[in-house]
Amino acid sequence: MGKVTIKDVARKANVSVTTVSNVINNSGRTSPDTIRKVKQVIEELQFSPSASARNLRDKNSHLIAVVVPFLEKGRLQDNPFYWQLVLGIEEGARNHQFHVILLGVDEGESFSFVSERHLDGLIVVGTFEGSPILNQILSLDVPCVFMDSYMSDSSLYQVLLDDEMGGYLGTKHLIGLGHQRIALLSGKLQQDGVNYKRWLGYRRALEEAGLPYDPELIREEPVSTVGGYQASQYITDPRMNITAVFVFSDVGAMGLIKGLYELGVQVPRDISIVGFDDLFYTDFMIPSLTTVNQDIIERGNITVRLLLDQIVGESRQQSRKVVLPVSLKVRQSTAPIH
Amino acid sequence: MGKVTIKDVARKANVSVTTVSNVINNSGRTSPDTIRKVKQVIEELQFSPSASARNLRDKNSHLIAVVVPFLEKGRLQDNPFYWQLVLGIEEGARNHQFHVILLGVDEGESFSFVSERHLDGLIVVGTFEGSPILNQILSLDVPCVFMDSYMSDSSLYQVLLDDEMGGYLGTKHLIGLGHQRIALLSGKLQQDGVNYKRWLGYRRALEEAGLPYDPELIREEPVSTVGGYQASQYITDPRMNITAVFVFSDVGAMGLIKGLYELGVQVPRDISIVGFDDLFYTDFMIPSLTTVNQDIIERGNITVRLLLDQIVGESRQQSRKVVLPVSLKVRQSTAPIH
DNA sequence: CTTGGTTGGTGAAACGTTAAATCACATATG
DNA sequence: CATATGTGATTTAACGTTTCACCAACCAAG
Repeated sequence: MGKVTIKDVARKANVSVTTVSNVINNSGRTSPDTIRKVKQVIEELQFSPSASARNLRDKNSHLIAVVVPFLEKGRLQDNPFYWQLVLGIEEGARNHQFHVILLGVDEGESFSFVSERHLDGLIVVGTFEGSPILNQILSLDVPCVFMDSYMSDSSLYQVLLDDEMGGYLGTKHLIGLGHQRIALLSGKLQQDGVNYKRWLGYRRALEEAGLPYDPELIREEPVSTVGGYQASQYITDPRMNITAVFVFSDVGAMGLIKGLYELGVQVPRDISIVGFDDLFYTDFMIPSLTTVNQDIIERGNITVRLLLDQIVGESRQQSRKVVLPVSLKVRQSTAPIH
Repeated sequence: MGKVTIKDVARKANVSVTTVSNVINNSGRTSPDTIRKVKQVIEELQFSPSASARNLRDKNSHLIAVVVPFLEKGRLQDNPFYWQLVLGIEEGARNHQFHVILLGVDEGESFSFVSERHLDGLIVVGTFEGSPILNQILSLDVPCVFMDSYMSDSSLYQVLLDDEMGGYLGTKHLIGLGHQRIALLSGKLQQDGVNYKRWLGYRRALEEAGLPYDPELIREEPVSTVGGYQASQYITDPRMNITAVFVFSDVGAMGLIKGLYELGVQVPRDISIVGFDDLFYTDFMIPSLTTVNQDIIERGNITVRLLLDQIVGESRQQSRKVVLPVSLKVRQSTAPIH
């Protein structure tokens, strides 16, 4: 019943444990004959080497963690974005014999598990410069890739979206349709956060078109489903004269459209809506959602590759900061102003 | 920079490593004075014990895995259900000092990592009796909890939904509204799968109401977004006379409603729709979706508790099979027949 | 004064692996 | 023939814990 160890293999194959080890890690020091014999026994005994023992010896775990701060209660579970992302990460990791451990962390929580478990790397989602969590993580001295967090420190590995361009494209599209009073459901405009960058793109598009920037049009409430839903009140305020809304998340856009619907406002006839993320269901909304596109799965893949480059050290010395392109998927939630 | 070990603590505190170990695991063999002293040093040195070393010695890892078979390509990423579930599991595990590793497995894949990593337990989602994956898992002899898989072997731990009741409630609701030709987008009716049970509930409701069962009304295509979307063709076939559809997943319902919408069929005026799962966005669909409710997060919590009971052995000897109740959330996608 | 128990502590082995150092032997080189 | 070169295997130590067996000191009881 006891697990079969490398010793058992050695004994049965009439060689030393080292030889077995060498065969396993094909170090090239072994004669073809012996290799065959050992492999044969390994097969028979169904031997698989203990990760703990290896970890102990090599001080690594072939384990990476995805760290997701519980920023706002409920924000996580309401956003399939993270799920798609994590799947992409898992896929990428698996291809390189790494496993992924999922970690929700609260504000005050300690990161002791990182050294306890000898985690080989961290993928940190959605933190920001100056965050207490960030400082803790940096002090850990473990390979990291930050996702969706603009860090000025260029020694940090980062995977970002071209958020500015996303903001620009969405806005430009609306402008092209004749809209002039374009509201923003931006979420908190954290300096150098993703929303901030998108906001910059929004401004650039306005400027380019010679349209005025009106701060009254910017709403920083959270871009969750309910957040979007509640914003409908403000958006339809007749004094605001809003004809289009750019929501910086698809879930928020969904909530908003619902809110508008209940108020008898039609999309896109009365108000055009642009979202952000291109979640799997945007095509199936009514109306389907015009949104800024990103391949989330692919993004997870790239992130994990960047992390593993650090870990296994074959840094292809691409830049440490990867900015992925975005594109606009035009669907039915936007229409020319009438 | 080398990690600080138990030896360092021992040296600095002028005691043996054994004593330090005893303090850490408060084994009660140590005098208050010594305890204080050692704890002090641990604090100073920021010592945290190596998980690998412990695992190696104790043959456990405080690690559980969530195993999600990649049944159909894309099925996973398109369903936020899994995300909510995994979050619930992670939350539950964290409360008990366990970590969760996420594992997508393909059909032919080996489960060697289970013994390699000394995983303490597995949560297996959506397999079924007779599945090759299942057989592999069972041969591993590791604590498991199966989710959404009806297993006749009563020695297995299972967490299920009252699927039959769900099917019954949804159908009854529709019948109560006057519908008689109720179609089913059921997904594959695998014997003893969740869909099968729901189907049983459907039949019971029909029977109770004295309505005939018409196999033509049952569609077994996959209940993904696209699956639902494509089904709209069949559903609207005038010869079928369908006035209501019960879709066994919310994502499928979303697709179907979209398909119907494009065909000019209005929900619920022309056709009533009932979904299943109560995903986070059902309230924000247009129309909002009547669906069978389950608290997914809570479900994850319960599952992990059942697993940990096995692992730490304090089996409160509740039954090994937990069936969670469902309820019907009536929203706007269902209406009386006119 | 011996015996025996309790209290607080230590030393050493073991968990399963890998890498560095070593060794035995055969073949090639001067 | 003696010495170098190489090949393929082995021995041993180390990774950081925990536990088992042991020990010293003290106190109580016979």
